[in-house]
This record gives sequence, C-alpha cells and structure tokens, in this order.
Amino acid sequence: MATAETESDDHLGDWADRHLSRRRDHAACLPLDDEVEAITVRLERVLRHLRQSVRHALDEVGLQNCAYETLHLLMIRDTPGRATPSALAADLGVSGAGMTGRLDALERAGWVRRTPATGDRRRVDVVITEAGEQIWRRATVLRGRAESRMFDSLRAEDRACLAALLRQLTLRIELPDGPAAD
Amino acid sequence: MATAETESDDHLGDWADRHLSRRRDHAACLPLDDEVEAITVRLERVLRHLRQSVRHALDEVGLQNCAYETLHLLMIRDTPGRATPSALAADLGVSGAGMTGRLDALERAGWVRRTPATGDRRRVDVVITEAGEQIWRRATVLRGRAESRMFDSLRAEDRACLAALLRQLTLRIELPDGPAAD
DNA sequence: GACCAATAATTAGCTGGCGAACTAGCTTCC
DNA sequence: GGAAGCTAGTTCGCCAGCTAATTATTGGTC
Repeated sequence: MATAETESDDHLGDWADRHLSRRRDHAACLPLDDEVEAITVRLERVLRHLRQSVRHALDEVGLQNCAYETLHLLMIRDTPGRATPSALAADLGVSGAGMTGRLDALERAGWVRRTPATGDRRRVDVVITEAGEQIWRRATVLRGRAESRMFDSLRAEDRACLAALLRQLTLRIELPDGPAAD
Repeated sequence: MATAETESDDHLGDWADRHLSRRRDHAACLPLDDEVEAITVRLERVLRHLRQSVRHALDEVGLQNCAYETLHLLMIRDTPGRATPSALAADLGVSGAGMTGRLDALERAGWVRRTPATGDRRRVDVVITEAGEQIWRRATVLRGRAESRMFDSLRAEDRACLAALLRQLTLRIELPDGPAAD
C-alpha cells in the first residue's frame, strides 16, 4: 500500500508539505481539510510539470501542445482523422471560438483541411492530412516517452492504484449530477 | 484497495475508457502505455473540473481564480501577507510580467499595496490589505467546500492513498535531476 | 572610484483563449 | 410554404500570460 512510505522518501517533504505546515502555523483558524488541500496542490504541480515535459518533448517535432492535443483528439475517435469543429471543441474543452483559432493554425501549417460536410451545409469536416498524420505519429511517440518518464518512479501496483482512484473521480465528475452542484 | 472496484462503478466506463478503447481500435500500432495515458487523461479532466468548481465557488465573492491564488500564496508563507513579486511569481509558476499584471489588478481592487522595500531600492514588497485578508478568508472557506465536494466520493483510505501517491510524484519532480531531463 | 555583470521590477508586443454577436442553413409548426 | 427558432461555424473585442527589451539599483573588480 502506497501510504506506508509517506514519510520515508524525503526528510523535508515536498513543496505541498511545506505549504501545509505554513498554513497550520499561520492560518490554522480556517476550515480547510489538509488532505484535500494537499491533493489539489499536488495535482496542480504534477500536471504543471507533466505539461512542461510534454511541451519540451513536442518542441523536438516543432509542434505546440495545443496543436498536438487537437491532432490527437482528431485521430483518437470513432472516425479517425475526421471530425466536426464542435465535436472537437467539446472533447478538448475549448470554446467554439478557440477551436476556430486552433483549426486556422493547423490548416495554415498544412496538417488538417476543412471541407464542407455532405448533407448539412452548415457543417464543416476537419480532415487530417498525410503530413498531419505523420507529425502526430512522431509526436505521440515522444509524448508517450515523456509521460512514462513522469510515472516510472511509481511501482506498477501504485500506478494501477492511481489510475483506479482517478477513474473513480472522473466517473463521478461525468455523472449528470456530479459534484459540480452547489 | 481501490483497484478492486475498477470495473464496478459504471457499465460504460468514463471518457478516458472510451478514449483508450478507440485508441486500441484505431491506433494500436503506436507505442503508448495505456495505463500512463489513462492517468494523464484523467488528471487533465479532474483538474479541469476542479478548477471549474473553484471558479464557480469564487464567483460568489467576486474573485477570479488567479486573483485568489495570488492572495492565497501571499498569505500562506513564512511572512504571511508580505512578499516580493518575484517570490510570489516563483511560487505561482507565472512569469515576472504575469505577476506584474496580477498585482496591478489586485492593487486596483484594493486587496494589496505595493511598498518600496527597505534596504534594497530595486525591491518592492507586496502587502495584503485588511480588505484583501477578509476576502481571502471568505474565499478560502468557499474554495475548501468546493474542493472537498470533489473528493468526498472517495473513502478516507482511498483519499489518503491518492494523497500519498501524488506526494511520491511531487517529491520526484522536485528533485534537482527529476524526470524533466530528456 | 569607475566600469561591468547580475538582479528586481516593469513595459512592449504578441499569442491564444473566452464570451458575445453575427451569418448561414436547417427544422418545425401553423 | 413561410416565419420563428435552433444549430454550426466564424468574427470581433477583450483579457491574461509569455518572451524580450528596458529601467533602476546593487555588488564586484581592477
């Protein structure tokens, strides 16, 4: 069980430990749950680092993270390499306007094409190009390596445990009446 | 152990499950580790949701998330309520220019003051005001509730386990020769 | 004691994202 | 069958953050 080694890795603790101990010293009056605060602070820091590693890895193929994300979600779907802007926007969690901007950049770079969809003339299909697919493939390999490096310090069981715990959270989030309600 | 209930919560799985199964169907050739991909995808989604909840909670006191973060790190430190812009910028992970912008907004709102530091006339001390401390206090309560709601679906042991696993990751990240190297 | 590199903060210019308004095309319903 | 309302995508104006350049100050070094 992962909790067993909580206090053994580093005598000083991590940034979050120091953050929490300062909070206990100076703002103990506030009704914050230390464990929840520790989780959120560490989530932020892990993800920040992860993004930075991936960004660095993608530099190698000259792809920005947001461009890569878009290409990736364009490929990883039921109709690989083809989607409408609004479907992509929903998956990526960006606004319609943001999507237009990303697609403009991708089209300028020659990695996707916009073609009018058949049937409904309001619609547009975004289609990946040969060049787009190639750069996506190369980038995905690099990104995979960067991400794996991030988690290779965890034992296999711990990695599985982390995956399972996060899954519990995402399942909850995705419920129609998830924890978003006030 | 959390892994025991991986397959019991929801018959369809979460967004990440569907994402991975599409990847297996359409891009199995790529050397990506499914478990790592699942973790990173879920991390992104959990954090996105968390930020949204917190943003929503902070609306109630009329505070933007970035303003709150800044006030919070200004309070939670060895010298609560007082810091230099560059120290804050380092803690927040924003650039110096970004920090100037945030402080401009906070000062305009009357939540902090900039005062010249004694001794070194290049330096500036950012000091929280009475109003700033009050709004920080109110906002912190609201934020704590929003965050707790996010994690209250986990059993206490699972929450502790998650905290411990994330701590292993942040400890590693913060090593001088962490997994950032290429 | 004058020059030069280092440091703290700011400013300038750019990018990417957002919400709101807009355009075009589809659907519904009397 | 045509007006009202909905949907898909884009454009517009704005904001926040970044990098690079700028200003001011400090501390070495000869």
